[in-house]
Amino acid sequence: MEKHNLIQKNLFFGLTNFQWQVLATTVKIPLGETRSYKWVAQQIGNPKAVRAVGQALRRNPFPVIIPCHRVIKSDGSLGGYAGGPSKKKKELLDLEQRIVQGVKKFKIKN
DNA sequence: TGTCCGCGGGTGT
DNA sequence: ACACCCGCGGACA
Repeated sequence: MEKHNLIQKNLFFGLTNFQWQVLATTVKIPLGETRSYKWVAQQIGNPKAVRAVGQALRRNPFPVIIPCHRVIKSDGSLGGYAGGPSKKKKELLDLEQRIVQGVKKFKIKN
């Protein structure tokens, strides 16, 4: 896309409004939890745009910062993962589970 | 399980 | 304007 078009369409970091909505929703998913593509679509008020959500996450320009691996299918299976084989996606989710357990275990009383 | 179809947004032409 | 691609969802067998 041309530079002047980016300016005209108000694209921040070259991302569309829709993509920002998806990323902004995804980044709020708590550590150790998951949500479905459908859930994300509903959050941004576009419940039928589930496939578009997947496309947006696939092109997530901020890996690690935006936890796209926490978004899975509504039937509980993993769905795709752009950061490598979907095995990696599961490993990340397992890791986060253990982190949460660790945080609970060693929580400091205040 | 597997298959099939509808779906909305992004991209290229 | 058009065609095509998708990290999906739901229905049905």
